[in-house]
Amino acid sequence: MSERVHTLLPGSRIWVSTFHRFCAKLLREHGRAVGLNPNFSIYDTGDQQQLIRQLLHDLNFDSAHFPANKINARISQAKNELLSPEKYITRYGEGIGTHLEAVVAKVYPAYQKRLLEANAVDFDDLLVHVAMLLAEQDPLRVELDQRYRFILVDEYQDTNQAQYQIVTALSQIEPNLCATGDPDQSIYGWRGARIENILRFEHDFPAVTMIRLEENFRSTPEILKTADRLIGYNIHRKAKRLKTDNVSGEAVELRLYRDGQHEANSIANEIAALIESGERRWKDFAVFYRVNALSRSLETAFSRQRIPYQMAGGVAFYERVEIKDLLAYLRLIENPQDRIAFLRVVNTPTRGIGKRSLEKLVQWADGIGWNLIDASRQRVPIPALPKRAAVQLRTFAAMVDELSQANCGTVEALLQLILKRTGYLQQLEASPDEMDSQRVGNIEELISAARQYDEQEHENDHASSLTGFLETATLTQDIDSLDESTGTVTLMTLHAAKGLEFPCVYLLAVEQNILPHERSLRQNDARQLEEERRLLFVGMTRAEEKLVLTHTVRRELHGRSLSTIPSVFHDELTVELRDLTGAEDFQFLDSTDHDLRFDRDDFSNSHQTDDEHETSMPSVPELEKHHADGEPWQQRKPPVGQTRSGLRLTTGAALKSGTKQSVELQTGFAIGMQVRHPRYGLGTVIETSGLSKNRTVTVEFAADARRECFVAAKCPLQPIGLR
DNA sequence: GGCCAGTGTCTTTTT
DNA sequence: GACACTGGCC
Repeated sequence: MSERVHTLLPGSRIWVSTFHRFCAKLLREHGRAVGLNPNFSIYDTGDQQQLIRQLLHDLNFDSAHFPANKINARISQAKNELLSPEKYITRYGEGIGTHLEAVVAKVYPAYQKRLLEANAVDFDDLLVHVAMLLAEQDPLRVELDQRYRFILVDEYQDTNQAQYQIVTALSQIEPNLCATGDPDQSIYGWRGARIENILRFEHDFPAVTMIRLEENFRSTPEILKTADRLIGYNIHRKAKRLKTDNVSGEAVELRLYRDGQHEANSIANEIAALIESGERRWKDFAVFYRVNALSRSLETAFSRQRIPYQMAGGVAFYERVEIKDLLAYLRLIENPQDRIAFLRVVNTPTRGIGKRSLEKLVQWADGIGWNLIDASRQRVPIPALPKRAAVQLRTFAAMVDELSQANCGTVEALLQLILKRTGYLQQLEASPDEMDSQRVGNIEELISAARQYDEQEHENDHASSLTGFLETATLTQDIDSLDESTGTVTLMTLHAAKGLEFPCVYLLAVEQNILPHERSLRQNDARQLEEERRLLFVGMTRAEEKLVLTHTVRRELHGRSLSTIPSVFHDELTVELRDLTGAEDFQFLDSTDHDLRFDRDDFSNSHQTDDEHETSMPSVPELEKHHADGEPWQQRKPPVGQTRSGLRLTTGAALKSGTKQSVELQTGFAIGMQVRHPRYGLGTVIETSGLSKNRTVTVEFAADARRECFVAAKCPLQPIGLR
């Protein structure tokens, strides 16, 4: 967004940022009024829950009965509604609300107090503090109102109460406010977003000019029509019709696969085929899913097929243990009051400072109001603290002091020093665990992120500030790191997809309990179901030319494989049905063990009889209905023979596009192939046997010559080339 | 008192 | 399947 704006208006003084970043910046300048020093820490969800867990312990609440994540959600909800701890107590205190609310009424004030003592804020606080500042400090409000003369809020339908107040407060004297948004794309209700904000905009700002953007320049009429029809099933909605003059394209497909593997492999094959035929480029493709857990099978299939992909979200980079550990060191250096950071790293890597010792330290430090690092440094004996632990604490404090003094150059240099002085890297490098060598890789990535940050700050004539780097690390969503230019397939959740567009979109698992998600069905709340429908709508309208929705007969999730139920949304779509459950999954039908090359025509012929193995062909969900408006469904149940043509069209696309000259296909495992296993590391395939789903592969691992046999279809082995 | 392995629980979406 | 918590061992 920022790049686009600055390209359109070079040299203009426009600041583009998220609400959270904007607020963080304001608080660095003006936070003292709410008790924050400029070097405050920003706590992420993990930090928040850690703090809440400590509080539950201190307040003698059973953390099994009152889980930290639930309490955290309640506190966050309260903050989104600008409900202060005091107001919360009045509303839900003892004897008024539920048991959980009574606990929250105790934890919330303590939580807020602890945050302030640690000179820290959580995500919600960034907004809440600023909203309060603007409400209570009129001179500041006036100053900022005049500073930001023109404000544009994108995706206004996703603003919450706090954001609404901030925007309004900054648009009094200079009421030059422009909001863009679409109520049909409101997908953040669960985190406090209020559609009303956009619906009542005209009321809030009576001098408004409303511009309706009903013409769509992105999608084909086919895509638009089915999306438009779907969203029409939402009752709580301002009716509108989407139109386009774009040329007609392919029909939207709804495909049925056997299971997630089949689905992932087939999509991977199809993409590979479309690339090979020269029709498409990698970056034309995106795959969306409702929950991050669904990305796994795709990742496996894509790596096997050597399809370059980038993923937004997932196990977010900055949430990995090793990254969080190192960031905690940085945080502690920057903000010695940061208790959560201290407790995270004081015994990482282990230094013989255990839980009991830390309890004593905390007790003593709290008694005299010191922060933990100062308490560790001092030499007066702490009651009941073993001498050994006291010595270790002092050593740790001295090390942190030394590191703090080194905090005057680049962030990269500081990180390098931390790695060296703490022995963190050494410990990982010494470990035989493959996971740990991946961690080393992640750390290298962090270092290069730090280097980039340093360079950027240098270019802008700023000194590298640790605060700035930490802020970037905490507030950068993974989607920001997606690179449009890299030419890779993009994988992401439906939420992350908002605002983007791709020529070809695959939207996975349109199944009951996934989309709509089971949690939205639990309370039988029509509004929650409508949000799920909007989510599907958002996903579909990202597609420019080709849109494929999928579902499967069985779905493996949470470690279990269950029969699926077609999504309630199936009946609301105008799509072409395609049952691919009988299609061969040629992923594991590589030719001979020693030769990866094969002739694709031979291949296709030799397996045409394999259909017999497919005993039960699941019936296509009954979709042959007619909508009330009499519009005929384009959906049709394929006659038996059509399954095969389905094969030819999908997996067959790969066959068709294959030229006579054999092409090296990296789909199967062959003897001599080098592979990588997440746990055992590098190895060589020494044996394969069985066919299709039963195919097994035996690997000898380099590290300890151990031999393991895997089911090819299920194992996380990744081919890394032939020896 | 600390460390590690094994067990049990919960499992959406994001800043 | 990831992570917090418990219990046994050093």
